[in-house]
Amino acid sequence: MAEITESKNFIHAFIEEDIAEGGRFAGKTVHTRFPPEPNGYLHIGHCKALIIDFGTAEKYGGMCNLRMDDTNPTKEDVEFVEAIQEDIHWLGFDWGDRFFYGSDYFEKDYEYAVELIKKGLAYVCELTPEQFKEYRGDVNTPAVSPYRDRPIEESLDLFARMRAGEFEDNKYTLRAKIDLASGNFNMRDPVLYRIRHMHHHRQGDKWCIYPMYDFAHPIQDALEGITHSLCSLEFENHRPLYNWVVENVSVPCHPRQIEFARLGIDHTVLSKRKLRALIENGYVSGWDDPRMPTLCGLRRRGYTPAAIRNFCESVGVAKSDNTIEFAFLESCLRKDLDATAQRVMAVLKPVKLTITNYPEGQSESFEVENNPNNPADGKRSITFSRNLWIEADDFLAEPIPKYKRLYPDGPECRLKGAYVIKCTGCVKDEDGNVIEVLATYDPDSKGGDPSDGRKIKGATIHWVDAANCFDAEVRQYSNLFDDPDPDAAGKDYLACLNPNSLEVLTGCKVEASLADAKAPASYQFMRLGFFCPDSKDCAPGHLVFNRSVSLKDGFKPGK
RNA sequence: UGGGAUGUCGCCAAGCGGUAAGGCACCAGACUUUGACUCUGGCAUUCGUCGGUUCAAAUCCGGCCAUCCCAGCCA
Repeated sequence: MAEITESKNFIHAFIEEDIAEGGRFAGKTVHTRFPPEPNGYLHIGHCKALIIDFGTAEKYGGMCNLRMDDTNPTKEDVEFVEAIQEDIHWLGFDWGDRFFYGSDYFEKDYEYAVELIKKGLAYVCELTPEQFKEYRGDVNTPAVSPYRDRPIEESLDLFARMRAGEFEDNKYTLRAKIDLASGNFNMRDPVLYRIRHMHHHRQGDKWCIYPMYDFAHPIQDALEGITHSLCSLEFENHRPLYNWVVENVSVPCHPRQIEFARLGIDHTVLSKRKLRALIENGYVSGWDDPRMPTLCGLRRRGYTPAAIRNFCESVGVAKSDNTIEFAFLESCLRKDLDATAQRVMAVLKPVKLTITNYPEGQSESFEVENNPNNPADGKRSITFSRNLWIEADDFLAEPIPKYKRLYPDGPECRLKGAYVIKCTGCVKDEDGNVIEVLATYDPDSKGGDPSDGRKIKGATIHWVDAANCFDAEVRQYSNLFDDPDPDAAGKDYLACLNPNSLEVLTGCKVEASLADAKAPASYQFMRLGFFCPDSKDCAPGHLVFNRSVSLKDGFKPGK
């Protein structure tokens, strides 16, 4: 596992203060937890939390528990708990035998609730949901709670009957007696328990009352001996309540909640609720659709665990709202892929290239490196013949400034791994479209190096043997929303891949390919983006095929 | 307008009284059988803003402004 969290952030500073002599956890082992609610799949934002939770524990020699926060049976499902475990393992984290369910503490939660009632710190309320809202007050008006003075014995009796199933949903709630006038609404006698006659994915029909997050979470943390409960900023307002629970209930330890800013990525939806809506409304095929920012979606798109983790480790941990540029994620991917990916040549938008002085019917093969950055990856054999496919943009009938690829009477170019060629012309159809590029090759440049040692001025061009390549139709994603990249709009690419590569780089229709990521292929030909025009948090756009490196970014017209 | 937070280069982010790290992006150049990678150089006299304290402030104090979170029987 890669080393994580080598740098120090504000959470580390707090922790070091806590475990220092005289600190609140002096002499104790730092213990954290990652508590997803099993109501959806993990996305890259969760990875940041994962890194923080597991990384922090590791940094201080402690452990991190994995706990399903399943206190609300409404949306939870076993499908999700399995998927969550799988994704966490895929990323390379291991919780060992410390896997828990929040719902396994329901009995304990109940006992602590009774304890609060007995202490006069909680009471059964019978406001209807509508009334509850009316009585809530507003920023300048305190809340009203007509049942807060209900006798303890009566609350005890009602609470027991709530559990026994005597009442229908929403009839009663158990509320904490704190401060109806607090500026922090979470302290205005928050609901601790609600009645829900529902089947729970794990507890079955054992319960019909379920504890709220604010009550259950601190207890779960305390029971597991968590010292530092790390969560995102939106729970900052809940910290006083978290502390209240921990202080007023006889739990074995008093964890400290510390909040950090969640991850934001431009043009990317990172809200479980919205991602679910995309699936339900048919905009994407599922949680693992390659356009989704979920871990399984990214996996199918060719992202590696190392890249995602490095990204999450690199963005830093702070408390200011942030929006990371997608380009940074891509940078992390490229860094990993450049070191590990086995290369393959690919042509996305093909045009025929005919080597006019290469004999018809003749064929030969060349050995090329799978990964120039890692010779241990070995070589593969590719075939070469008179008819090849090259990228259409690697030829221009009329060259633009600084263009160093093929154009009539242009510079000598190298067909990667094969021969040096020189463009002699092209064939156009009646509409003036280039349908075939013509070139001659230098027989004395086998492998790509001319025997006389002359320097090749033009670029090195990728190609595939027309008689021996794999065609992969790239599935299109268009017209879902306005396409931000007019160049990619409505076009259909044909990917002709070298048959020696088992994998294909598109990852959409050819599903297996990127899932295993054995050979993310020549990533430099194609970056897949999950973009939408303006908002940083709106519906998804398209898979943008940005033929960035080899075709677009390498030169700037006019410069 | 009540409470809680945050504001340092286009995007992240260090810094915690001694005179602005690093990464991404971008620009220029070198190298190159991927116009990739790699390498070299450039990129905040300035830290939301206005004042104050100090020999010295992004760092301390006060006012102001901006943004985010909170009135689920969600998490």
